[in-house]
Amino acid sequence: MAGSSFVLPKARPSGPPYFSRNQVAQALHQVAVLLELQGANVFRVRSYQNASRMLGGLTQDLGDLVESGELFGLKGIGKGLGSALSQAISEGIWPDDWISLHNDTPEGLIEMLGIPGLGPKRIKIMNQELGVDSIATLRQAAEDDSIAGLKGFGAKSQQRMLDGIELLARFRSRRRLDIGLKYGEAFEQRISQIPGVLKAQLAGSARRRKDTIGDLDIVVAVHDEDKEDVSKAILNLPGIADIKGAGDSKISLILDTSIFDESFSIGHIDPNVLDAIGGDDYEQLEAGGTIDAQVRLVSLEVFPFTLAYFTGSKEHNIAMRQRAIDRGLRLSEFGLIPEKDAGELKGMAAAQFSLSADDESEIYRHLELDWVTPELREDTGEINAAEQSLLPKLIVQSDIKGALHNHTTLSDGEASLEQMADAARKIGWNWLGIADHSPTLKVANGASAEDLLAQGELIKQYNSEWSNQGIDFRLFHGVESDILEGGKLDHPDDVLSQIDYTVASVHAMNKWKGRDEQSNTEELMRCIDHDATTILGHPTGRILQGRDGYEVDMYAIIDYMSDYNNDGVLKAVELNASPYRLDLDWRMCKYAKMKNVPVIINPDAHSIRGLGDIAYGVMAARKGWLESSDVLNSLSGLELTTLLE
DNA sequence: GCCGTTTTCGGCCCGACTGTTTTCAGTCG
Repeated sequence: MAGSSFVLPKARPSGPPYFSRNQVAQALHQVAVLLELQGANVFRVRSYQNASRMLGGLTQDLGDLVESGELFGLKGIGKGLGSALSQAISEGIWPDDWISLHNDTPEGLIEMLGIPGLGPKRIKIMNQELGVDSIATLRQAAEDDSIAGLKGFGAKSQQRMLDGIELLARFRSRRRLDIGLKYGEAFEQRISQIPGVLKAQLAGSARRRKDTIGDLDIVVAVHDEDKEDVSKAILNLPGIADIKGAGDSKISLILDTSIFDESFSIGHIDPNVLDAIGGDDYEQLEAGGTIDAQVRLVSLEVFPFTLAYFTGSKEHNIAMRQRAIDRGLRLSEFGLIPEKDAGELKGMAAAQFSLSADDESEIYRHLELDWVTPELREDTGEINAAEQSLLPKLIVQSDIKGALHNHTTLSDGEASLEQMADAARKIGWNWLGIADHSPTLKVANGASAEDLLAQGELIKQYNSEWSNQGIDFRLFHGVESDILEGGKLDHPDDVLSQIDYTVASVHAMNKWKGRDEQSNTEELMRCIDHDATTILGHPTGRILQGRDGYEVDMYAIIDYMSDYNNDGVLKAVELNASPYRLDLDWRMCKYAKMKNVPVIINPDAHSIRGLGDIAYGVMAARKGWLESSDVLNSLSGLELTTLLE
């Protein structure tokens, strides 16, 4: 978690419940990490991790679960965790042993876990034997050559640690989806062109369209006799900064920007966003950036199994494997093998008995499941849905007919109203909403009420011209209003009533980040209460790899908006499509859908090129289980006109 | 630490690669 330090969450001032779901999940995760560093039983560690993930994915109120005792009925919560969490939630006190774990573990040990190839066991040994308790002291010990002498260590591991420290300093561990996809697609392309390669496909979190990506996984199908040549060819591709390991079936390496045919460019970045991700240094950092990649070479028959396996997620795979076991089958990256045939055989040796599968969908069919699209493979209910043929028919980009949050030169956009409209028509949209910044946001050249209303006149003019020419395209006129003190909007009511809609967004991040969850949640609710508020813009204010959002109970916000919608009053939540934001988070999209709150995918475009970010919004929406009927973007211009009236 | 309707004890997903070993532990995905 970027920006958040490794301490137990503080209890709310008023309760119960004294802790939110996220706080409890975070605490459990921390304890799991600390236990690992203590050398605790791995299964005990896993139970904390499982509980963290399970609770993080819940939607119910934790206070209710404790009060009713249902907490103990949850899978993964037994006597120990159940009573520890009950006490924490109802009294605001974490268990003593959790507190001691934090107190007794130097923060530096946790940082050291970020070094590639270094895990809890060896960190513990170095701590005990050499007193190493931070990255700095580790570097010192390695440079003094004192690590190589430890039992189980050697010169190579010592050097790897030094390299790892270097790497960690060179770049943060995860990359945004847009950057990861750029590397991944370029690498996939280059591998595909190597003679002897039958297929090459990007797997891993990039294929699952996670908002950030740890490393790239590429699965390559080759005939056995070509394996060696293909492997050599891959190692000689341009863009390989370092080779971490290379075996018969697996190559592990680090890519840099020389993998791209053209020079690396990140394009225009909104100045506010740029500030959060490191200011002027960012582009230089990105241009000198790297990404880890793993390549697996397999035969054509095994390819679908390996692709499924390395697409993950880990949690989805575990659930699939368990499902296979329940049916007397053993699922691995090499096949789906009947237990009775496999016997003692392992890995490739057992694969000869595998049920056949020409593609992934046949693997799912063998397990009596519909094929699950990669975006949904997070073990958040997709297996149940696939079993009952209830998987959603996910939105695709061609469902998008327009978007409502875009800027022009009236505030801080680079293109005029006319240029933005032309661009929207060119990409096949039927409508476009313009929502320039409001006066308070001076850094973004927020427009006055007078200028805003003048823009409205121009929009009317364009709309009637298109209508007269029989062109099915229209502009909607909105504003992106800052949310001011007390949840107030940034224009008087009589101005807001003259435009089509208002996107209400938080921009005063320092102030909002300085307040607690409850205050922020209430302030947002007051803003939602305003008649003019139609859309809640970038709801948490997070910048991926830049800053966490402000504290807010997004479940409560969605619930609140849900009540309005159920009463026939439109209150939509934005999925900001900028790859720097992807805010609403995909996990919450599913909740919004369940609560009947419409989502609007908005590129928040500040230029013509910015409209293209809609693609990342669609990816996130798909990951959040959304169908075309769940988003306002799929409405026709006429339908939206009626809805906004 | 959790789980279980053949179980209250003995499991808990599984394989590749690396560096250290002389048969394996640690790490990763």
